[in-house]
Amino acid sequence: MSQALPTTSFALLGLLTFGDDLTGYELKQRADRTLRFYWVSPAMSQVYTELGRLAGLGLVKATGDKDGRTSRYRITRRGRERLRTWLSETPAEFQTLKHPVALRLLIGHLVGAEHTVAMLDRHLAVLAQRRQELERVRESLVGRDGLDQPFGYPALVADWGLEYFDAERDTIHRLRERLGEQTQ
Amino acid sequence: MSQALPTTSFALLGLLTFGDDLTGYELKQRADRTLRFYWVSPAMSQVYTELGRLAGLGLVKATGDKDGRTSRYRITRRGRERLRTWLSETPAEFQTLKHPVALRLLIGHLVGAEHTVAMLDRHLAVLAQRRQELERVRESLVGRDGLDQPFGYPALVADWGLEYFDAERDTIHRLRERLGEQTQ
DNA sequence: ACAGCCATGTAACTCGTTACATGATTAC
DNA sequence: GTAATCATGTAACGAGTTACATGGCTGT
Repeated sequence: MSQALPTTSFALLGLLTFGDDLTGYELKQRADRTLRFYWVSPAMSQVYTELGRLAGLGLVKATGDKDGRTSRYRITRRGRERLRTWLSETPAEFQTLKHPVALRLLIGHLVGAEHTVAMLDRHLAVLAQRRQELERVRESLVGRDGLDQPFGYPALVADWGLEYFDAERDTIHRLRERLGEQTQ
Repeated sequence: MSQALPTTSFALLGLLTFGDDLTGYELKQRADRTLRFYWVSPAMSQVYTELGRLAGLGLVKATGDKDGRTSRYRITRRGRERLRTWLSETPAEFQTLKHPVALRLLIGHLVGAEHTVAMLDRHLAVLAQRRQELERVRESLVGRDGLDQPFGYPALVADWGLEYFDAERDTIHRLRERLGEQTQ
């Protein structure tokens, strides 16, 4: 009965619960806008592979577009049920953070404080960029972000992401200070 | 010249730069204490595989223990050089966060606010646990955590981690409030 | 005409995991 | 004696990536 699926399958399936049918290509775009910030945005090729698997399991079905070339995917009643079961019967795992900057900071003694501060500064710049990207996503939800509206929950997640970026920025500033004292 | 290595190789190599030689088993333990919080702690089997590869490249060398059965690994001069080059010549990638709770929150509309609040509460409990584990690690560094001391940089990373956990706790509390209004 | 985007898919490969196998040493 | 921990390794597998291949449609 319902063999295990990787979390990414549920993630993609979840992106199909917002009331519209998507092509593989569009699904990838939606993943790039949302999933990317707190999961992964799977490669194009994997999106198609995953859609094939989900279709095979009857969790989505292809609704051939008029033109026939491209097909859109719609979540089935069974797919929705499967998602609901996953949500309510399996405990959420703890997050995994793969943070190259933290990893490099750990061995900062190999290159010294000055070099490490420079790395943190570069990271702050990238962080600001990412924050702006997410900010744009968040703005696009304004007006549809009530909890009774389709994008209420996505809005919560986006706000979470923004606070995460802000907190990291503040923390890095403090680390930078501590390292700076060393440099002078 | 020096083919690409996965980041995890550099991570393990980096754990050998703190002045002691470790067995594969001990290396795994160190990874569990530190790496785990902002990278991954590789499986035991992968630690041995990785040590084999690093030894093959001359980046670590096995210093056979007296008894002969177990061997300790020491980073070589070349290994140190390789790490330094990696730090200074390749830009740090942006972090990847795989956050099942955020993912589930995204599709909270499938199960409703009440169920979602319960999930956040469970997450807060786990978060507190993890924080405590990291706190213990941090405490074990006290006294050796000056920036001129061997564990100065690891201490910075641990403090970063603690602030990250605290910030997430605060954010979740706010999300919980917003969802709570809905529930009443 | 050409660039860029829309659209789909296969093949080869790497990373990393779990399962399995083995055996010594230490603590109770 | 027996359970837990120390210690090392192989094999099978899965998830996900990059590279490759193909072709239509749209705007300039």
